[in-house]
Amino acid sequence: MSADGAIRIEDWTERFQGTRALPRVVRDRLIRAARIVRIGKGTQVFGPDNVPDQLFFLYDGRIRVSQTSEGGREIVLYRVEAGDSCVLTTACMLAEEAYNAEGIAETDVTAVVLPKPDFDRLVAEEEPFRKFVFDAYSRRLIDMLRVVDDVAFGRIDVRLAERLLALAGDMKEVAATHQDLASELGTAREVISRVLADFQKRGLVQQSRGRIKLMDKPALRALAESA
Amino acid sequence: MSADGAIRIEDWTERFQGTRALPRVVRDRLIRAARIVRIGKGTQVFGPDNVPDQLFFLYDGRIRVSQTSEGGREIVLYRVEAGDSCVLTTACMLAEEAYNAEGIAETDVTAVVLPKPDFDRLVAEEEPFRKFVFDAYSRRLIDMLRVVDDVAFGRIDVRLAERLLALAGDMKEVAATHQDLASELGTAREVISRVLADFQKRGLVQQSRGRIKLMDKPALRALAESA
DNA sequence: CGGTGTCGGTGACAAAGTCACGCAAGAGGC
DNA sequence: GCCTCTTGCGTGACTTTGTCACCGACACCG
Repeated sequence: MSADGAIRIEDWTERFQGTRALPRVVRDRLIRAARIVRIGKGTQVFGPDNVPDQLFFLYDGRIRVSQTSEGGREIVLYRVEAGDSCVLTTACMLAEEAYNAEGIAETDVTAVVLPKPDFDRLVAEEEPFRKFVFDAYSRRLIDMLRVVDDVAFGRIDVRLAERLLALAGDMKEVAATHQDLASELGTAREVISRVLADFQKRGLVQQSRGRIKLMDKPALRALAESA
Repeated sequence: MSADGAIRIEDWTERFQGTRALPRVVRDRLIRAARIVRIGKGTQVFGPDNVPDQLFFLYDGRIRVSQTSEGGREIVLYRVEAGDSCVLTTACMLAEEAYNAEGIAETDVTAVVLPKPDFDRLVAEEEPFRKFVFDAYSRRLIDMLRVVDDVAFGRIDVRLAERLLALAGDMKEVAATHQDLASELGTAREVISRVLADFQKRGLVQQSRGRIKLMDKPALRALAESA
């Protein structure tokens, strides 16, 4: 990282669907206009009291977007992965209504920050970029549909099985406290404790402090898909 | 309605934020490109098996966008009012993933239908229109945040009070069955029955078959805001 | 080795959703 | 009018989920 907090990355425009397809001239202009920032793990990227006036494109890392209730309970809405843009920030900028979603860097994050005027110009002039942005919006809307469906109609044991598998990926262990998992699903810690105790009794998982070993992924998958 | 199903309305471009500000030439071009359709109350405007390849702008009427679970339970996500565009259709068009939201005409509806190529051109060339579309997307995203918050963290008595007031508007009566209200909130009929019975015992409402008279709006409002 | 904060377990209760049933208020036919 | 059929609603018993209060266990740190 250089003194002014900026980092040079040879050609980040290669990284994004929306910029890869642009003419060389435009890409060079973009590289000049944008700043690259690193954000430490755990930092709030945006939130009700932290409305950015720029657009974020995630070069590397992962951002967790979640919502917190008045009562302090939390639910994860979706995650923004590398190569994607964080459209909720644009929505935030336009929103006059109150909302309480926030984005937290779940890993160390490298992001491309584009000032709004440049963003506007790009959306106006470049078809591929426009498509990229609309795509991102649509994807988020669809994500939200899924969340609503899960929360309104889903059973927590099913949702927990699903989420454990997702969080584990290829690993066979998930490093998360019961509270973390409760925040994922928008429920209470005790509920997670009960369900996990049940999973353990059934031989699906093996618990230790702060970590859950998935002993029988096929069975978990079966449960997750019994929606 | 003329023979081909088209209707002429002097100048619908006056009706929308996004078109009102456009130069006369563009508006005239639009009027030529767009069709105007009437949709009967109760008709499905879009849905999983009915993905339109055009864009909808609601000239008059109201569209209810809801989601149905596998188990057949339903929840209302938001309503599209006159002067607004229905962005979920654009999201639908791009979505590869499955979703199960649908839009139903809640009243007789008059809509302006714009073929996608014309829409794309308009978004590309006209700043006010672009702003209008992004605004619409943002508004929906924010709406969805609200829905998630309500469903995940809200109490049904509070949500029901809220919804009754919203549905009543200036009227003092709501024409809806318990099942209708359950579908509004994504819950079960019996739950609504119980809560309404309680409301009635407390003198907040007066029930008769298919209609609910709001006897004490201030008290309902107090309850609704005690979130 | 004890202190301190975090993590998890538990039991009792409240709220919400499910299931099964039955009654009653209209709507329409006779 | 009276019968019947549909649809809306009421109810009780039970399951699932969320809340509350509290406590013990573990890890980390001086």
